[in-house]
Amino acid sequence: MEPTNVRSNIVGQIQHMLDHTIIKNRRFLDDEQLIKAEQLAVLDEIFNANVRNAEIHELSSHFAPVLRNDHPVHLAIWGKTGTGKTLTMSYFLNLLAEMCSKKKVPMRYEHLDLSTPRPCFRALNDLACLLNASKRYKKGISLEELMLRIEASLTDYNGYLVLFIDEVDNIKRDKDTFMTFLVRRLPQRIPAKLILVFVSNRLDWPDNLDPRVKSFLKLNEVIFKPYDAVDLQRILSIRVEKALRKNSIETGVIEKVAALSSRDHGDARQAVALLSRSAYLAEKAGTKISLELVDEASSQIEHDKYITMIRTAPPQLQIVMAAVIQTIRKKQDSPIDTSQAYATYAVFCNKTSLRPLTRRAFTDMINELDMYSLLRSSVISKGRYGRTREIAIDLPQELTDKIYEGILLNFEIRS
DNA sequence: TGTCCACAGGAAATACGGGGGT
DNA sequence: ACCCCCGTATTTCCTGTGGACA
Repeated sequence: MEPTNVRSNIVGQIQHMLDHTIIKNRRFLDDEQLIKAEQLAVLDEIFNANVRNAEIHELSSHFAPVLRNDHPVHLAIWGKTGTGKTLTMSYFLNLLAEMCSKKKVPMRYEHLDLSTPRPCFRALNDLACLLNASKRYKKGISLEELMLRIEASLTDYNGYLVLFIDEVDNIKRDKDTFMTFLVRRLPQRIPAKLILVFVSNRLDWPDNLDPRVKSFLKLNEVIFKPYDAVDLQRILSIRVEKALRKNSIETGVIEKVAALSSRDHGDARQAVALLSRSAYLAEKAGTKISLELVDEASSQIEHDKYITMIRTAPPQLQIVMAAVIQTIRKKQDSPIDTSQAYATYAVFCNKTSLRPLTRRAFTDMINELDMYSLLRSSVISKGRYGRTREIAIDLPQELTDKIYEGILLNFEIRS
């Protein structure tokens, strides 16, 4: 091909892409990429659209005493992931801080983010870092020392101090030590008026707490319900406006994304992810975002979920899954029972130099896979020929193949 | 109706492993 | 560096069970 032809070809292609581009600003489809100011701007719009009104109202009335120089009790916030607990709270605290500074009420808040599990020591250390009380330690410093440093850094401050403890249930060990410190010890040792805000996604969170702490802890509760379709529509519209070109979506797409998302999780982040994937597909195809593309994107996301689930699962689980798939294939897609699956599993273990687990443990893993809906199993009785678990897979063939190949690759097994 | 298959799945024992205390 | 402790994973042991078959 002539060089000039190549050039004009490429130019043409790029022009075509530009003409048909769907995404105006990709960053608004992914929260991770937004800088703080942009996040706040998006939040402003979201809350202006009356989403989370009820919750914000509750928060306001809870914190109102601060502006009257009164001391509100602590606060617990419950809600599933993606219901905007963290966002709403940060947004609210920001506002509150502004109001306080206008009214000359000394107020300070810190956001302790425990989004990944960590022991008490790490949590205290993180808190100390937030308060500039200490640097990050791996070890070599006692809990007591950390607590003293935290207290020391706060001796001069006597305004309001809001500690926003995100995802409390991620404290793995010595939760009680941590809680006792925050709830009983800290308030007595520092002059500041302490208000603790705990966020958790489990309703039963305080139940396995030291009863002494529990009785001492006076809590107000706010519950975040999952977003409904209407909320999601508002949230999505804002994203669409910021991220996509005009006329790049067909009517009903937002409604569909919202409906799908509210039906199975009510998680705003996942809803935006679905929108984002649809936009990506549309751009690749050079069309508008259509209802069909949303379906396509939805099933892709679903597939990805299964794939990553099995990828990140413990090795034994993966082997079990592979064994089940292979056994079913051998039997021409007819359901199989535990013993057949276990036999293949044992063979697989030999190939990978993993020690095979007992049948007892094996059935537990089958159950687990069932829970993840990677397979379906149910107990059946064959009368005089005993009882067993009937195992079948009802995922799309193509997905099963992908999972199978993935696992083999992971263990470098040649089929 | 009773028997008995072949496994399910509960409970308790035991092995394992990572982290804190000394 | 060493040991101990504790939570979790796995094993061991065991009882239970739906229904085909005689």
